[in-house]
Amino acid sequence: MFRGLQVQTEIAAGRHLPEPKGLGSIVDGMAALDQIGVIITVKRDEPLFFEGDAAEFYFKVISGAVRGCKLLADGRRHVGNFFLPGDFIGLDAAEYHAFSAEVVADTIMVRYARWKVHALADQELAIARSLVNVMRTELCAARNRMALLGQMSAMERIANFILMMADKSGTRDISLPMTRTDIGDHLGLTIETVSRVFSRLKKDHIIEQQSLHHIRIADRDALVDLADFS
Amino acid sequence: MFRGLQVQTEIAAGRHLPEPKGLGSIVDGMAALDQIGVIITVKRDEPLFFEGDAAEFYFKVISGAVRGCKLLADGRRHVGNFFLPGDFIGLDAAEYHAFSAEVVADTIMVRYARWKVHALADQELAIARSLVNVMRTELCAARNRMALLGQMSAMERIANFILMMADKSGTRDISLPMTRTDIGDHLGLTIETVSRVFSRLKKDHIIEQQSLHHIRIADRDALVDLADFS
DNA sequence: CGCCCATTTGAAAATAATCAATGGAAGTGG
DNA sequence: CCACTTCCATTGATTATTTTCAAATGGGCG
Repeated sequence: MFRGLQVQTEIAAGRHLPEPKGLGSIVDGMAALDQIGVIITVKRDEPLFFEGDAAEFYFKVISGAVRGCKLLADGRRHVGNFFLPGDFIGLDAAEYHAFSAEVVADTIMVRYARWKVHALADQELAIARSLVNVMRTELCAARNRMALLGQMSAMERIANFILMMADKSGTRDISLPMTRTDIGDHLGLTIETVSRVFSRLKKDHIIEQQSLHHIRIADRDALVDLADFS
Repeated sequence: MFRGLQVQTEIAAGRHLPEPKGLGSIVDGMAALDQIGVIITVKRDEPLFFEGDAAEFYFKVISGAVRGCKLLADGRRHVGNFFLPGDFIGLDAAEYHAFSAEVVADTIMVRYARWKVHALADQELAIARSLVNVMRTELCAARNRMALLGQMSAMERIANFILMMADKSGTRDISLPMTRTDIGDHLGLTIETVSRVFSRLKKDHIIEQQSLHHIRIADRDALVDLADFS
């Protein structure tokens, strides 16, 4: 069943795309996909789909942010991914979604019917290859995050997280649309630990905090030192 | 460069496959792949390839075990996967391998030249689909392991690990060819913690230990309780 | 302006890591 | 074949990091 998306707005796709910067660069040769996508907008905290739902659609984020969550039996939550502009959602799903997806901040997306994507991929080798490449990239990111979760201290995890967000945004001014709880559930830390580490980084003048959801990297070298990643 | 594999033995593939039980069931429609594979045997602790190596080959484990490792700058190690009979190695690689692979115990594998696999996949839709499905499965497993590494206690991690190994082996007698260090680096725990948890499980009669690398699940229900996974 | 909720900060507790020593199995060489 | 060496695993004591519990602060939104 396709629950969620109750408040979304659908707009015919292909025309009037808000011209998101750098979108095409992330996945080349995907222009044909635009023809079969529908633009939707989803409000903060709305679910896109739930773990175990039949996977009917794929999504691509244009603006905003989405979190991919898994719940443990006793209620603990793990945020596997933050999907940011340019990211695809759900490509790894077989028949059912392996995680639930919720919108972190008001988000504009393209929604693709699965069967249309598959038909297109069967027809055009370039599309199929691009999709495989997106999966490859995700797998690679997943492996890095496993090493982070398995081996790194709280400070190292957050330093890496900030650097990763900076890479995605392309500037040293970073928007963090998600809550501290989201970040904690993503990095395997409690909200308090996340807060303490951020405070420490501010005290050491490694980051500056403009507002709750907007920080700036003041000393990138120091941050890279803290991040340690090979 | 293709380092490693110094001690391997190559045997013409396709014929005389040791008929590994249940292999075909893992990936269907892959029979055509056998035609382009070469059987190799690799000894304990030999490297298959290193992180950053050009990805020239894919591998499929027939018997034995391989570990996929990532190294952090300061030498800490993370074992992302144990590849067991039936598992493919390196499918997620783009141009270069994202992790290094070392043989845990004497292992028989099939080695496929990348370009041959790609050519075959471009030609036969069924092959391409199978490869994508293998990647999907891996991505799904990676997400589960992230949740494990991010949220679970030492006991929960090891309970899940044992159950996962039991699922793969299909019996409640489980062979653990890897060392405690390998298990620790896989689960984000130290060797001492791994050892203590195993001892605890033995004391509580949840597992029995035949030998260092061979355990048996005595009380599966208790183990599932401890594992908690949703 | 004031309430509410997320965040921050502090103190205590718990889990796992580290340090250290012992035990035991596998492999080597005489 | 046995003794010796080496590596790996186990166990114990201590330490450190992070979590948990608790309270206060502050920003955003009605």
